[in-house]
Amino acid sequence: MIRAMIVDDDALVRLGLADLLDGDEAIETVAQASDGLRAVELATAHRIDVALVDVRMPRMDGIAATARLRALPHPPRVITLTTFDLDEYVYDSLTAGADGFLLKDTAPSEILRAVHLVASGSAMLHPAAARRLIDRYHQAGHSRAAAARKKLENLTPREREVLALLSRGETNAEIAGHLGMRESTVKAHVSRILTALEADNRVQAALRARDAGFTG
Amino acid sequence: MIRAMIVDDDALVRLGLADLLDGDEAIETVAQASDGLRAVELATAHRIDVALVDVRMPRMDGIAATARLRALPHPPRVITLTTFDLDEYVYDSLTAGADGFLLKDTAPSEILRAVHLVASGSAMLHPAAARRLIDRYHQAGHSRAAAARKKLENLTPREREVLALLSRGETNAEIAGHLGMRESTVKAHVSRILTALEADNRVQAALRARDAGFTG
DNA sequence: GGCCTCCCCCTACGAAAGTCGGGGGTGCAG
DNA sequence: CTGCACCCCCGACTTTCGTAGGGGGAGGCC
Repeated sequence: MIRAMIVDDDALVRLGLADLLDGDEAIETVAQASDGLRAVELATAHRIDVALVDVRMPRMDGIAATARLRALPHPPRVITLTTFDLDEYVYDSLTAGADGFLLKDTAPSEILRAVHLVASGSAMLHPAAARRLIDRYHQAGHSRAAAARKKLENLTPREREVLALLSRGETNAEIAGHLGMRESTVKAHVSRILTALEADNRVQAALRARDAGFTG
Repeated sequence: MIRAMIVDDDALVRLGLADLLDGDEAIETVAQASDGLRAVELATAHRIDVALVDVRMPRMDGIAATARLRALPHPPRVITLTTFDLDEYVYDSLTAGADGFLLKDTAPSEILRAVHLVASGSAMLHPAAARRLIDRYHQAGHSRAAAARKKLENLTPREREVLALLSRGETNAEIAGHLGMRESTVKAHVSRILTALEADNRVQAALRARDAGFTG
């Protein structure tokens, strides 16, 4: 049984959604709120699995509400709903921690499907939102990533440890302290790392490491 | 009219997909290929709007085929299809330039919908793929971005120029050359940048700048 | 054993980076 | 016009980086 909460300032929308959700045997609407603040209160009191949250609301909008909901001890999954303004809200919504992003013109059956999917750990994006996210993915420089990853492969374990700290902006002396070696040794490691990554200096090495998604 | 191409090494799957697509009045199957190499040939000869591409194929797999197709003069949109191995292929597929990523167990109606959506410039992701992409989005450090951006606001124009080059891994001497100033001046700028960004050294400054999406 | 290879650690020295203090220009409020 | 607040620029000094070169240990292979 999926415990759902509906958050929307429009009473009619709430009614419609509640009707829709309760038509599904596996979903139970356990709470409704007309603004974000109330939603957070309700979520702390009841156990909520999935929250359907409108973006535009008084007092606290859906973005802020999503962030607050996701910060709770047992955070509910969140699907944000909006009428039109896709461009503005997709990234904010995802950054806040939403697992779904739909437009209100989405077919009722799709909304039900989204609730189920999100409850089970998947995600559901409106096609236009998916488009934006993919564009962002390309922007973030993943062409370089693949090339950089290969170079990271043939680093020794010790060199990886050094690179991990280096790519967090630590100095050689700090790295030496953390890894229990002399600074001069760190320098030698860094020097080999630079050769391996074809970087001219530590700044480029740090950037390459990050591009490759290297965390340590 | 959407001109579609089907690429799959399994003749039965091709037959099924062709049947499905031709059931839609707005879609026309103009080409079929059993491997990536042949698909690229066909795409250069015919104008293709949307290609449905299987991932696992002999001679040239779907990933490579996608990259080649997207590199053509009038690249078709690409939807990649796979049976199971989601984890492996999502990122590779998107990096290659796919606009859609579906599993073969997807409902036929969903596949048709995907073709329409992708043809019109949107994207279609399998829920599990959407999940992965969203996770990646969070990984990429968008929480820190907001905080860093504020600090970038109160940099002077000249400092921004210096930071732009600095965050590409250039040395002070190189920056001085590009901006027509003495190295000592660059150092002074960098020093103020470090203070403004609350960074201890240039590596951290470069990373902060990148986190904030600062390009110059 | 002897040999080769790889990894880790180190010293020493020239080359960068970063700090400090200051000159000179502009614009604006008192 | 004087003082103040920026901004851009610079040279001298200290600290940190990066390279070159070498010692020593662990494991594979004859």
